[in-house]
Amino acid sequence: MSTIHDVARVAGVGVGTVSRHLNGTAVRPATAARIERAIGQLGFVANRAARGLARGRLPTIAVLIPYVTQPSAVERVRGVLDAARGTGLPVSLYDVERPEHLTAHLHALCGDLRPEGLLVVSLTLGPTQVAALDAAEVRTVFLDAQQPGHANLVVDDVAGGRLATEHLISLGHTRIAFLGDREDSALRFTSSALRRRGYREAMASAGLSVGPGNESLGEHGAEPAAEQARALLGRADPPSAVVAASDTQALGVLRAAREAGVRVPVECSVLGFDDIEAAASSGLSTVRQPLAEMSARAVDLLTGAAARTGCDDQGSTEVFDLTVVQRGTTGPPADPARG
Amino acid sequence: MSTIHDVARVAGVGVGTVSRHLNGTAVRPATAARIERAIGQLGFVANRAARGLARGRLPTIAVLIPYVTQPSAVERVRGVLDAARGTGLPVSLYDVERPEHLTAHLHALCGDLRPEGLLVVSLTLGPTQVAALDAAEVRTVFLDAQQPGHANLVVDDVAGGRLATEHLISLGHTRIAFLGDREDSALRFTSSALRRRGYREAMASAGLSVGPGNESLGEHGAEPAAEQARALLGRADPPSAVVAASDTQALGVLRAAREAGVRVPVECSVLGFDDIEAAASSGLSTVRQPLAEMSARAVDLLTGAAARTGCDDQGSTEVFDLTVVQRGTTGPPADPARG
DNA sequence: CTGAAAGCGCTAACAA
DNA sequence: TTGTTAGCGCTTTCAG
Repeated sequence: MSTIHDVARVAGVGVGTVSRHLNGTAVRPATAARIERAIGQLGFVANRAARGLARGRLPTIAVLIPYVTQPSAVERVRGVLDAARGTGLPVSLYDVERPEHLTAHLHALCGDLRPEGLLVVSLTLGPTQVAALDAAEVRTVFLDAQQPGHANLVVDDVAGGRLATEHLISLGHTRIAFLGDREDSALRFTSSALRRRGYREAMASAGLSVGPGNESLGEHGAEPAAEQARALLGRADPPSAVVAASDTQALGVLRAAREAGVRVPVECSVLGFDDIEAAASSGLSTVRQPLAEMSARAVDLLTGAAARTGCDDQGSTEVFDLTVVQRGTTGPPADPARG
Repeated sequence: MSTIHDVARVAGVGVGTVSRHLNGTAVRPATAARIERAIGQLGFVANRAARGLARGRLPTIAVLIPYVTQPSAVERVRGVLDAARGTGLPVSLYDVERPEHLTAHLHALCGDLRPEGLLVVSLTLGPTQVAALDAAEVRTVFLDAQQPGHANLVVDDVAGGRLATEHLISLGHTRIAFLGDREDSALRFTSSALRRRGYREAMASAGLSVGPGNESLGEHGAEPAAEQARALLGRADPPSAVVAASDTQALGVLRAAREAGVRVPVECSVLGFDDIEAAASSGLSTVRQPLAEMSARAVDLLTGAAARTGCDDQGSTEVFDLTVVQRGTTGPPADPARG
């Protein structure tokens, strides 16, 4: 392994100059050429770890993400992994399963484990936490989360909830239920709540009522959702369609329907959210969110041109499109008259 | 942030002594006490990144794993994450989706991205690759893979295949099919092939025949497995039970059976492998492999006592138990006479 | 634009 | 045992 010193010696320049050239700082063309020649000759490859120590950052893209085993999280991580492959930076995972994990991770990420770039996924940080990140000058991108003054990559969940509901309404449904997450989670998620708001808006616009029995909130997961669905479907006046706050939950609804002998979509339509891999293979209709694309964009922001020029922009928000993907679990109600 | 120098100054000792104390090297009790006091007083926390540079290793547990989005891989990663939380070392993912990724990752891991510990999962490395790892002195543990001369954590897949098949045989089945992975994969996996061998052994021991029509190999995944299952179930003489090489595939079989109107387990039993989370929530019977436990043990090996004493042992193999978890998808054949 | 030198915070000889 | 002194390989002043 040759070092920057070897290159400097062979090229007949100082190490500083080599370093500058490597980092894109202006260097006279002739000098640059000599350095390049030396680099090629030696097969030199800069040591990312050393560069890191000197700059006080670990050569890694850190991903701070809650419940990393959830399908949508897995897909986000996969997207990051795919995009990061080209950057030469490994990806490290900081999973958050409980509030204290967040605190601990953030502490490390602002301290001796300061990463080259940090991707905060689906997490709302407190003002002090954001301040700590800023103070430590950690380049951060928020994915599926809003943090004023920073780069945000989001979808419009309220619009998504509306979109989902309107789709069902346009199919002729009127008895539409919403099944989502409990909204008192310690880790402040927002997507389910926002999607529910969109659902309500769409229902209201269509003049449809939303009784408390139309909304079912529970623990996130397929099993809890199946449980909720059983209650919903077992009612005297069951919904003819249910929009779930996530594909995972929709899959749970599907299972409950199957077990209860409720035919989908004939007797009950089911619409999911996110479009995870399992949705496609299960033929689940869903509101698609470009998970991979968003992750790729995040990596881009963390390592790309914006990062190089060091333009500590005053925050930006990119909103990605949501689209209804109609597969086999949505259709017109069996009894249009009743909806 | 105070440094080791501050501690040395306050404690009135040399930095070397502080470093030694921090690393567990013998230090006179009195000295140790003074250092401890200084540490407490300053709120000193060692900088893992700097320690890394000095020792030539990044403060991270690297996980080299193929198809990280597969459910069993996700669970292995989750296990590593859980176990690593206590070590203060972040976990970085090196996903392998194609042979060239393996080469590239290994190159980095032996070079400037040399990690504190490396966990190679479900991957068989070539002799030169192992040699490179050894030369770079990367502490490595092989999980679900065998590498002579290193620490190996495995299950006996052949025995597992036998166990699965025997379970079905004991239930009264005779027409048992095996559904697994194609065995020409570029990334040399072995579990499906080994499980198939166990299946064959059990069938032979029971005097049952294994025609080519009894074994179906295909691309890994639920969808391909469903496709294979459709063929199997559509035959004139369909199997009364199928053992799948993984839960993912078993889930595909279940879907195919459902779509074909084949009742499980009455008309066809289905037995999976691994016991991923989805298996439990789907009521899938399976051969359980302690995924989380194995991951935890791996982290232990990488960071625990063995690592500290630097005992570069001459290799060891820990074999974990496989157990049949009977849930709702296995039962006696409808027609015991025919099996 | 460039060279020399001083670190980043820690580990690891080495001599005492 | 302990202090001192070199680095690990790169970045970044600071002069020039």
